[in-house]
Amino acid sequence: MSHQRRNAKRRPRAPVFAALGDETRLSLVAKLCGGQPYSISQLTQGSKLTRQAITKHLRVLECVGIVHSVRTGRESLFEFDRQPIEEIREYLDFVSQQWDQTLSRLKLFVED
Amino acid sequence: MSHQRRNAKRRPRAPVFAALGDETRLSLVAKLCGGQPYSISQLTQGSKLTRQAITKHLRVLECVGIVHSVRTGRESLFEFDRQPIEEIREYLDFVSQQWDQTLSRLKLFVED
DNA sequence: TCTTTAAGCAACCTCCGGGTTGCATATTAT
DNA sequence: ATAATATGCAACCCGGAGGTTGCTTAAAGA
Repeated sequence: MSHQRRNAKRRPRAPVFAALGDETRLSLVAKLCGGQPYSISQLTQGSKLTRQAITKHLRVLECVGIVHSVRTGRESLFEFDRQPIEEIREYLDFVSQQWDQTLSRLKLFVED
Repeated sequence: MSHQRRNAKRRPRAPVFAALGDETRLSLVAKLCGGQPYSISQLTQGSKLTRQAITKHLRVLECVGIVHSVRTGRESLFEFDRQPIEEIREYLDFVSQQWDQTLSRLKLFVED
């Protein structure tokens, strides 16, 4: 048995990292991971960018599943989704762990 | 006192995420975090890309501190550096934690 | 010494990411 | 009904990312 959930289509990780590789989008994530949903206009407030620019960034985040939008009346509310970030977090755990093992082996070798 | 190490200039996170936002570079990281240093030619082996392309990717990783190179003789060996990845890993921990608190509040609200 | 191998440098191409403006559409408020 | 607000859609611009080719330089091997 794999540790992977059944039927959980393995999302490629690079696009998720890429989606986070932009200051504007990082800010959006920071705001949204607080739990409260925000409309596009609200998210544009305080930014120097256009509403359309913000929209594009939100679509990028949405494409990799970091956020999703719900249309309510004339505004569409965006809210955070944990899963993709959780997945790359686990991947970084794995990388760090690999490196840890290397350090352990090195230490053993030196002490021995 | 901050939890930040003294004189540790706060590296912006977005560029580190961006550096990982590419399949080729993720592969390089995967290979290098195993602990063994590799030369450019070695890292090019098995890739469909040119040596120069791989070199460029390595420079990108080097710029954000994920790897560093040591020239030995006629070849330059690249090895993994843990710190930047560790930093963004902690940031993702923070994001997840924020979200956890939201869920907790929500649960309390529903149960109450 | 001569040849092979590893890498650096530079020019070039193509395509997409990030941003803008302009206009259309739908919903809410007056 | 009309005005104001929130968003969607499309065209467009520009710079840089990712990739290539061609040539040069430096080490190592024969």
